Parts: sequence; C-alpha cells; structure tokens
Amino acid sequence: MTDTSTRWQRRKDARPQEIIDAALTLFTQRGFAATKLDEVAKLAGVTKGTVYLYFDSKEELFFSAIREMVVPMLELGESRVASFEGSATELLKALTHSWVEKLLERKGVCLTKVMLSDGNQYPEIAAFYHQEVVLRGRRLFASVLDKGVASGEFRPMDTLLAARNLIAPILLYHIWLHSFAAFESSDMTPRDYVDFHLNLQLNGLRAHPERN
Amino acid sequence: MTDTSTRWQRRKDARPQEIIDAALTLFTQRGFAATKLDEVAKLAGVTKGTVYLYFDSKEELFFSAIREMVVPMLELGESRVASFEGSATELLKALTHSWVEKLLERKGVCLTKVMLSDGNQYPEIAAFYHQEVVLRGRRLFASVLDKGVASGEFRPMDTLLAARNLIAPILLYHIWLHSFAAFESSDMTPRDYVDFHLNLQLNGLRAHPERN
Amino acid sequence: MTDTSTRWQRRKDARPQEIIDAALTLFTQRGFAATKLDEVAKLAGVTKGTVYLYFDSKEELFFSAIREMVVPMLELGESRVASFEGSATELLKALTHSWVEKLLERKGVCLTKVMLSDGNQYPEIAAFYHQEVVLRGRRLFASVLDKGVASGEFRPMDTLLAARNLIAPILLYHIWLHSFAAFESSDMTPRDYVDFHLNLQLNGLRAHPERN
Amino acid sequence: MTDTSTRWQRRKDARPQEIIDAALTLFTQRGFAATKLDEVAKLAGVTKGTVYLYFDSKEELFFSAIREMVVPMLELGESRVASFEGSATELLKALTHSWVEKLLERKGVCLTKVMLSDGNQYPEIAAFYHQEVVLRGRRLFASVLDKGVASGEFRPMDTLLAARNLIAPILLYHIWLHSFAAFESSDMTPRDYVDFHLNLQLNGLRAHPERN
DNA sequence: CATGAATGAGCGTTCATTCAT
DNA sequence: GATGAATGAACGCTCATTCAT
Repeated sequence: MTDTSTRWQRRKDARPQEIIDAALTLFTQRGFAATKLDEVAKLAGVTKGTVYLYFDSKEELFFSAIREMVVPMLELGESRVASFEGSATELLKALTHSWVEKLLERKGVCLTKVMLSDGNQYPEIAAFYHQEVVLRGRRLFASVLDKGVASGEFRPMDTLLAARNLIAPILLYHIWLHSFAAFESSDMTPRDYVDFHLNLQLNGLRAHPERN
Repeated sequence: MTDTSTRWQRRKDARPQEIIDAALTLFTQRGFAATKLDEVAKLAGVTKGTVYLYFDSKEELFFSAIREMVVPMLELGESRVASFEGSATELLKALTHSWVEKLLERKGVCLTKVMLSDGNQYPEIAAFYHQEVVLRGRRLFASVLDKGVASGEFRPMDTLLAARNLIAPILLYHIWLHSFAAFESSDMTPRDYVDFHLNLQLNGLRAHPERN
Repeated sequence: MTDTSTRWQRRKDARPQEIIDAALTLFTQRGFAATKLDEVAKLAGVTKGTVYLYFDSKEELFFSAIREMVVPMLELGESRVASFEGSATELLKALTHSWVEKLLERKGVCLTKVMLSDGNQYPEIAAFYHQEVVLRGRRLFASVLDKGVASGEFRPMDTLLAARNLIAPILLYHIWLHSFAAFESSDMTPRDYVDFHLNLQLNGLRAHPERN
Repeated sequence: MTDTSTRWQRRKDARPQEIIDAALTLFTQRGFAATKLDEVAKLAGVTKGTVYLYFDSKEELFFSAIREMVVPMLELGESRVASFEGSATELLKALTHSWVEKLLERKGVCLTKVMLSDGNQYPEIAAFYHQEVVLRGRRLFASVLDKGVASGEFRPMDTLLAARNLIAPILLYHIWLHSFAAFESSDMTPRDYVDFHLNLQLNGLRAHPERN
C-alpha cells in the first residue's frame, strides 16, 4: 500500500465503515427504532445527508452492518475449528472464550439483541440473519461437539440441539448486560460466568451421573 | 338480555384486562416502541381514547401488564415449590414444564423479550422488572437446586448461577420463536426442546463425568 | 312559595345555576378553551353527561353564563343610577365601589377577561357581550357623568369616552389579578387602588379642581 | 440569481423571525392555546416540522417572541426618557404616542392580551413577562411622572400607581380592538382616543390645572 | 333525571427522507 | 462528495360530545 494516499482520501474510503460502526453502537445500545439517524451521523462525524450517500435507508444501513460485522466473525470461527488440533473440550473452551472476547471488545454479537427487538418488522433482514448468523453459529458449535463425540470425549447426542444449550446462556448473559447492567450487582466477571457455564455444561448437575 | 353486543354492553370491569391482553400480544410481537396504541385499541375492540380511560400512558399500560401477568405467575411457582413433595429432580422438571406451558398458552413471559428490546429507554420499568421478575425467577429455580443439593441429588454448586444456565436456553428459545418463527423448520415441539435441555443439564456433556 | 318543596326538588331546579357557577369560576380562572367540561361537572357536583342535559354545548354554556350573571348586574346598576339622589360625584363613587365589590365577591366581571381571551373564536357571543355588557356598561357610567355635567360638578366633555377612561383601569386591575396575582407584591387592597384611581380621575373631571 | 423562489432559496437566518412574526399575529388574534402550529407554519410559509428546527416547543416559541419583540421596545423607551429634554408633559405625550404607534404598526404589545388569556397556564412565562414587561413598563411611565413632580409640573403623588392609570386605558383600548373590532363603530381614530385620554389624565395630574 | 363508558377528530411533537446548493 | 434546511407522514395523548343504561 503506497502512502500517496492522503489522509483525506483514506477518510473518504473509510466513511461507510465509520457510519456502520456508529450505527452498530447505537443500534445495540438503544435498539433499531429508537436510534435516530441524526445521532448515527453525529457519532460518525458527518451529517444526516451523508448517510444517504452510502446507504439507501435506515434499514439498508442495518443490513450492511450485519453483513460487515458478523459474517467475518463467523468465518474466522469456522477456520479456527477447521485448523484446530487438540481435544474437542479444549476447542470448545477456546472457541467460546474467543467469541466472548469479541462480544466484549465490541458490540458485534448484540446484533442478536437488535434482531430480537426489531426483527419482526423487517422479515428480510430477519431471514438473512437467521440463515447467515443463527444457523451458521449453531453449526459451528455443533461441529465442535461432533468432533468430541467422534473422539469419545462426549456422549452421542443431537449436537445441533446441544449447541443451542451452549450458546443460549452466553448470549442471554450479554444481552442482559445491555438491558439490566445497572441493576446487576455483578461481582462476577464475564469470564467467570463463562467458565462456570462451560463447566456446568461439561459436567451436568447430577451428583451421580448415569450413563443413558 | 339479548346478545346484540354493542359497544355499550361490555363492562367496565372487563375492559382493562382486555386491553392488557391486547397490549401484551402486540408488545411481544413488535416491541414496545413499535406498537401503536391504535393497534392495541383495535385488537381490544375499542378505540384509542378508551385505552386512556384505564391507563394513564402507554408506559403505564406496560407497567400494569407486567404487574398483572408476570408477578402472579411467580407467586404460583413459589407456592408450588414450597408445597412440593418429591425429589428435587422431579420438582425441577415439573416447575420447568409448568413454566413452559404458561409461556406457550399465553405471551406472559415474553415480557422479557420486550424488556430486552425497550428496557433501556424506561429505566423505572426495567428496575421493577429486574427486581420482581428476573431476580425472583432466579431465586425460585435456585431454591429447587438448593433442595437437590441438600438431598444429595445434585453436586454442591453456586445454585444462583446454575439457575441462570437452566433458565437461559428456555427463555431464549421462546424469544426466538417470536423473532424467527417463520424460519425455524421446527420439526420439534417446545416440549421436546425442554426435555432435551433438562436432560442435558442434568447429565452434562461428558462421556465420563468427573467428580470435581 | 310553599315549603313542600323538598331539598331534592330544590336541588333539581338549582342544577343549571350550579353548573353555571362552576363554569364561571373555571372559565375565569383558566379561560374558555383551557376549561374542561369534566372539571366544570365535578365542581358542580355532577357528571359530564348531566351538563349536556341543560346546555347544548360548551359554547352554549358560556352564553348562558353571560346572560345570567352579567346582565342582572347591569340592570341593578341602572336602577341605582335612576333612583339615586345626591351629587354625581357621590354616585360615581358609590357605583364604582359597588361594582368592585361584585367583582371581588364573585367572578362576574371577569367574563370580560374570558371574552378578551376567547372572544374571537365565537363572534356571536362576542357580539352579544359587546352589545349587552360593554356598551351598556359604558352608557351606565356615562349617564352618571352626564348628571355631573348637567349639575355643573364636571366639566363638559365626551362622557362616553370619559367613561372608558374610568372603567379601564379598574377592569384591567381585576383582570391583572387573575393573570399575575402571584407576582404582584400587593401591599395594597383593591379598595385602595380604586380610591386612588377615582381621586385621580375626579381631579381631571372636575369643573373646579381642588388642590388636595 | 433568478427569483424562482423555491422552498430552498430562503435563508436560515430569516426563518426564525418570519416564524415569530407569524406566531405573534396568530397568538394575538386567537390566543396561545387556540393557535395551531400548523397555522403558524402556513402563515410563515413553511411546514410544521420547520418550526421545530428553530424552536423547541410552542411554549418556547412564545417565549422567544416576547424576548425579541417587547424587550427591545422597552429599552428604546427607556433610552428616550433618559435623553429627553423638555417638559415632562411633552415627554409623556411623546412617549405615549410612540408606544401607540408601535402598537398599531405591529402586534407587539398585544402580547399582553395573550398573557391575560393564557398566562395562568404558563407560570414561567407569566413571571418573565410580569418582571420584564409589566413592571418595567410601569417604571418607565412612573419615571416620567417623577420628572414632572420634580419640575413642579405635576402634583406630588404615588407615581407608580398613577402610571397604571395612564397605561390601562390605552392597553385595554388596543386589546379591545382585537376582541371587538368588528362591533365598535369607531368613527374615532386611535390617535383621537389617546389624545382624549391624555388630556383627561393631565387635568388630573397637573399641579395648576387649566380650564381647557 | 342522571350516569359514565366510549368515541373520534384534532393537536403537539418526532424523525426518516429529500434535494437545492 | 457533502451539507443541512425543509418536508410530511405518523404517533401519543386530549377532550367535547354521544348514548345505552
């Protein structure tokens, strides 16, 4: 990459991404409907009109945000699973923690929160999200469980269903953080919560587990 | 008295509940902000003005809905736990299934969905909901786990945390139904899902569980 | 009048007057538009529907109020002027103080305030009020001035115009009380104000002004 | 630049004043509550939404109107009094006529009418108006009377009270014009009315009354 | 007579979207 | 490319009026 590109030029190319970032932040914080385009524009350092240079509508902006933020995350996860060497248990832990880090570092995942809030109003977006994020995410975790079953680490099971049990508490925990952060006493780090959750899932509740 | 039901025939006593029902249905489907009072009124079979005879504002309507629908559900659960005789495992299953039935038969629980969507905008409601529903629900499930630990059925654990792991997938599953119902192939009944989930939680994933 | 009339019966007959009283109180305090029929009804001790038994509309209620409250006051004044024996100066003082007492004791006059506020919207009412109250009130005071001119107490002048100068400050003073009562320090009684005003005016009117 | 005036051609700078002008016209004619923002907008040649670009609310619009129209008028009057050379009588006449001209040429003063109508509902505005307009106006006229007393033109008196007697008829006369213009035969110009009023008052004020 | 539940038109306010500059 | 003034449809809420009881 040559450095003849002036800061101005780089800025021009960066605009859409800056707007998407701003939109994601606000969509996640306030929900889709409650986010005003004026605020998105201000946070992105432009004016409202500029947003319409790059996106046809508020809805289209949301659509783009999903595509550009979540899909790459899943692709990364898939490639890690494909190339991972080690036990399924380790992989499961690694994958989960990596996901959680992403969730914490930026808003990415909480698009799920936005989808839960406003998904109904936008069936096309919901369809896309369900296909490209929800199902794909489940398959990703299921594939790890499959490895574990194949290796004898895990009991045989419906791994797609089990994946949902793995994902749900973590997802809900993060959505929770957005909605009730002020009220949770929270002497517990997200890492603690995830560790506890993983151990519970891996071990089960029973004092004397049966083989079934 | 003939059944020529006019708008005058209905009783003042029935109206608030009818309006709350309509509101819950729409709040759950579309979220708080996206629900228009006109629609609530139409679904309740009245006009917009009538809603304001019984509720001071849209927000107050939502507040009333929470109070009248969710709190009684929790009280019922609490009394069942208090009076239950049998193993903690059975109690856990019974309680969960009873909850799920309520969820299915009506929209009640999915107030949680509404809180996740719009809770940020209405801190007072969020605070009330967190206190009276979220925490209380957790404590309810934790108390069952405590019984099991005391009886030796379950391993010692942080039962409040474990309660969250029990609740989350079921909750998320039902919220999911609202957001992505159209896209889930769903050859699986809610009952199936809950059974699978409970078994998984009770047994854990591991092929050879450790005592830890 | 027989006394077989029960309290109930008297009450029935009194209803319209009670409603008018309530309406006047509130119209004067808040203006016509800002007064809700619900409030009028409550103050009159009836329900909103009852108001419509006696008056066709809010506007009609206002109309009736004017007729029943102000016109009698003017008739009283006219008869006092007709029968008064004594100097025009004394008559002027007596008439003015009597008017002010009425103003203070109840809201009567401040219908003028309501007319000033809302008169434009209701040309018919304004026409009636102007004819039956404004002009007639001016003529009443002018007739007193005429007496004084005839008797040589006052200088010759356009008495109709002079009447306006007499009336205006007193009227405005009372309207003022409604609008700015909270802000006027008011170490002065209404009586003081009127006395001061009359003395000033009489000094201007007198044929042979005194040094006082 | 052609004169194809489009909605885009107008300048941001001119808009607020145009809207204030329209608002004053309608507030004065109809009162604050009875004036619809749609009408204000239409009279200003814009749409309702545009009003909200410049003013936060209807109330704020009224507040701005007071600040921008009446306060400068008073400041002008105060500076004229300060710099005037001549008799207090002349000053009083000049000041009054100048005020009346302002009243006639535009709606300015009749903000008083609006305050009388709707002041009760908006205590903050009433407080501001009373402080900055009513009291200040009284003080302005009183200061002229003080000059006259000092110079021996006028008898000693409570000049603040006397100021109210000077102001009231003129104010009421103009408020009257708005409410009953249609019904007053009015073969008399405002100038005539003011002259008559001033002469009458001056006769009452003078230290050495003339026969005129 | 009296009630009060119900109506529905109307207003203040918001905000996604447009477009002349 | 970028701006921001302007739009207008939409929504929450109010209240005079109606009418079955």
